[in-house]
Amino acid sequence: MKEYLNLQDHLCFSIYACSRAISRMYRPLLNKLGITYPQYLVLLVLWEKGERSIKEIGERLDLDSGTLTPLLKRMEEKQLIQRTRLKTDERVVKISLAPKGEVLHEEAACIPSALVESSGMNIEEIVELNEKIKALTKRVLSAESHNYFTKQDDDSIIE
Amino acid sequence: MKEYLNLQDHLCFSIYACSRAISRMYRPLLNKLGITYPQYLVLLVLWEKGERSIKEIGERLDLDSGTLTPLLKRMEEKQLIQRTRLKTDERVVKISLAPKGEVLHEEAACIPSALVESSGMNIEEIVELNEKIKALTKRVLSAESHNYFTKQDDDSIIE
DNA sequence: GATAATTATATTGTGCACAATATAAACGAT
DNA sequence: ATCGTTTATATTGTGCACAATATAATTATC
Repeated sequence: MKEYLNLQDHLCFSIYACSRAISRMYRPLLNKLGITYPQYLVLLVLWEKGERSIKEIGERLDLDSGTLTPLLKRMEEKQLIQRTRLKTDERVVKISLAPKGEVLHEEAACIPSALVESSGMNIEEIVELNEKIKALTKRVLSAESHNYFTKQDDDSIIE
Repeated sequence: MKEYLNLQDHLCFSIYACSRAISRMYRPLLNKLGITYPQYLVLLVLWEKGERSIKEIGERLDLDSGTLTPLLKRMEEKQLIQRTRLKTDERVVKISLAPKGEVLHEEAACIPSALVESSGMNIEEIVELNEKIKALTKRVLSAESHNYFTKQDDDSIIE
């Protein structure tokens, strides 16, 4: 078992660097549409099904309200979405696609292929890598909730 | 070729979500050491070789000065590193490990194993995944510099 | 049906990321 | 030596992420 790992041997760093690289590759494409990468993800969720609560969007993207609330307000200012508080439960804010947000669906259709092309991988390889990363994420998230290594004096300070 | 991809089929999202999940899993461990994940990465670089210029750190982590300058100042305030402007070339700021930063090397030794454990993968699988992701990053970065899809009206506005 | 507990969103504050720009030092060619 | 170019860092401004907390509405319990 190696003690002193090189930076490049750290899986955490590879994934962190890869995520930023993809985001940077997408940026010029998304700039043309006037949106950022997290905003694009929100649109992906809304394109699946035109209406979602903020909570549902957060669960889907694993983002909390501190991130989503201002992001969605910026998207409303750009008239991509509408924010409406539910009459039946006034705690819930319903996010729905505005016409401009619908239109972007067509214009953004080419975006996923940008990664496919530049990845130099075929669809089978991409699907396989995707499955591996999703499995890793799932395990990491459950390890996080177990708080494996931090039973002693971390979160438990609160008590 | 599928037109309408589900969010979970997007490799970009899987990697983005995985990166944040790992960062969140590390957070309680890093909190104990009083550092953040990007600060941990800077320390990994310095632990390899005690001294680096900001430029070298930036090249290693693929982060620019707008990110590193304030981050390194926070690390200096915490007495983890020292910042010294070179006498021989006063443009260059040399970053070196302070005693507190050296000490953390021991305390942080368990961190990489946290991901290994929670990943549920063996070393061979991790190395293989790591290589695939590094290869993807490399290709994405070179695609980005070619500006594949954006020859017309994006960056070329500058001209 | 008042009160406690839960739920959904919002707010605040800190720390990245990164584009765009500024500044200042070093270097190169004349 | 001087001027233009390059190089290294810093600054500014915007937009995430996320912890911690607040607020307000709903639901559950008695």
